[in-house]
Amino acid sequence: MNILAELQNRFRTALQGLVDDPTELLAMVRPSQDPKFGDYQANFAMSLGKRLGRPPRDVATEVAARLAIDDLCDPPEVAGPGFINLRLKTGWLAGAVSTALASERVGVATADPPRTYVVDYSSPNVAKPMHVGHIRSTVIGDVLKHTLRFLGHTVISDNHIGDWGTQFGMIIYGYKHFLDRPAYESRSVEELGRLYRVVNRLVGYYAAKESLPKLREQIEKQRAAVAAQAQVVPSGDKAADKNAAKALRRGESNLQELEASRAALAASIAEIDHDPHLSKLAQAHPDIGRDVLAETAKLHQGDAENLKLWSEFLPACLADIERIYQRLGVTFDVTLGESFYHDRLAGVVDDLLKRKIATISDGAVCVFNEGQAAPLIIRKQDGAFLYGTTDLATIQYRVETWSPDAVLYVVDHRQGLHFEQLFAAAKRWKPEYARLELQHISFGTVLGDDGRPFKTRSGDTVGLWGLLDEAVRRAHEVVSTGDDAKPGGPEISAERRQQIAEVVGIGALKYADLANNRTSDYTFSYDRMLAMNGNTATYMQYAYARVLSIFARGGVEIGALREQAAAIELGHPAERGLALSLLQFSEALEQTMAEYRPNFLTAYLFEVANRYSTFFEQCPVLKAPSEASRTSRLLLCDLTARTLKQGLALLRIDVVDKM
RNA sequence: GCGCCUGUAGCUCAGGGGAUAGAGCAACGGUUUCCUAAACCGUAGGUCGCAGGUUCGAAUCCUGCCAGGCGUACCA
Repeated sequence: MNILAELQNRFRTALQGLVDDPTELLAMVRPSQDPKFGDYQANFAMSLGKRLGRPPRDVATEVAARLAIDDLCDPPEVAGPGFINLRLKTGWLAGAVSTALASERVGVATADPPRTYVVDYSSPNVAKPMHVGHIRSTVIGDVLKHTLRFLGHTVISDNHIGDWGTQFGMIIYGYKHFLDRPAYESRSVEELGRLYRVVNRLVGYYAAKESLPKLREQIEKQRAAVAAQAQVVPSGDKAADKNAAKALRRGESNLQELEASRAALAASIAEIDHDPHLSKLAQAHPDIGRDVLAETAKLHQGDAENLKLWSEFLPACLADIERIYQRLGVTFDVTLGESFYHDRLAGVVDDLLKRKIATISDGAVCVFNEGQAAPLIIRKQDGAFLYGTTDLATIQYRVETWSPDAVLYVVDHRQGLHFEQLFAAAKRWKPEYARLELQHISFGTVLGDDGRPFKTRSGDTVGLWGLLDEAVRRAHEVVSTGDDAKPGGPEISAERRQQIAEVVGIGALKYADLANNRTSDYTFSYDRMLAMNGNTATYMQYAYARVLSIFARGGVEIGALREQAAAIELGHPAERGLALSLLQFSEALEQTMAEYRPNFLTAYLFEVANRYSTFFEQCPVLKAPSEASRTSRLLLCDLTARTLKQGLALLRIDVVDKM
């Protein structure tokens, strides 16, 4: 049941004859912000009155009179300049609660028509351990997948892993030169990770050394420019002087940035120079940058040795990321990485050239799209393919294989331009791609307390496994402290505490990410995410556990009670408020998927949990004033628990029966 | 330079044409003979970056400016 959609239908009928297309007006029917204006309100009479040249209140009164709605609502009220306020009949709400209780899907309608979605998310480079930067894509993508599926759509989740890039060239180079054989045989993943880090640092060392003089030159130039700008004598022309001052400020801040990157480069060079072991390795491998690229190229050209090494490394790398996914409860329908598309790349480039969509510019094959400053490059001067090539081949494969209506790419906002170019190129490529909904589901960066991208104190990226451990460790502390403080003494075994901590810790981490508007950056904080009240997973899980506690305490067989289909009573405002919220689940999910924004769902669940807490305080359940009231309240508890559990399940967060 | 994003309470963030701008944290004050006080109820706290404009109505849309982040032809 979607109440809002039903009300909009009624208004659509009522508006017939008054306007040709009421769609725009119906978007102005919405839940009321303040209960004193009813449960829902229609705000279109003001603009409609204007359009018809009639007083808005007259229009509102006329529409309200035409509205056939007395099965659902009390008589509509026209208020203020022409708001139409609607209050649902409490008896109708009670009936709707009964219907939702009897439904497996807690009253959520399925989408009509269902569509087919490919959701592309997580997509780490498998040659290195997953880090904090992968969390948002993985968590958000997984929610979109499960929510779309719950709404009745067909969804294919695809982990488009990086399994074919320079990182593997690095590991291959490391394997050939720096391998610790015993370590590789006992703990291959760790050893491959070490090889990657060593080679990466050495490559970075030489790259830094090479770019340092250029950077110094740039700094000198910038310094001179700033000095010149500072010499400019005020002309007396206000606008010109303001611009000059602005240019000076900008120049100075550019200079500062350049200085900072120079310092960072110098520091990373010094680090290796001062490390006897690494500096020796660096001296022994002066051409490591070029050689790594050569190993990568050999792999791509089908070199037998490198291909063999690659296929030996890959399972270990996959097992490593799989460990994380298992802990997070994330699964993919397919995992088709870059290597999977390797054979198609040349064909893609040829086809685009043949169709004259791609052209050769400076020796590179490019797709120039109208209105875009830079082209999508699909083959480099040296003949190598790029990720744009792979992305086009991937679209081709997905259309051939699943004929989706939409493909969602859950990727951070810095790749916005790439997707703009990619989508434009794809839509020009073949007519059937023009009809495809291609969406970049963009999200912001995870920041630390300092407002900079989240790093460890020493400046390294934060590994995802350690991040999960820390969240769980802190959750364990909270769970233990809480249980120890229970009036009757601790109730939960050590083993069970650990299980609860895992659920609470991981849930907190996921929820904190999802509750933020995905388009903005978000500031990471263990303390905030694990807070027991406020908009956190823990608060939701707690509300759920309290429901189950009532059932346990009262020896209630809730399944049997549900079968009886007893009447629902909503006499108390807290009962009515809770019931209304519970019935808005469908609306919340629809709103969430309309913009692919999980924070609408978290906001909804927070409201349900809040209203449940109020209900819990004000309406005794086991000691309700009458048997009928007790039954009705138990059923409200039941629907609350099931709605919270279902909503959290869509967010990929578990619940526990005791905490 | 150009493009995209952001600027809302002390802090972290919702809301993105509709009535008096919300929540949590932090602060202050209340509530436990009662189903989990990991809770609830209340008080205080705001030129919605600034200036114009559009509109019956602007935090929300448009223009300009200020501040920050990110991106910007052969990495992904």
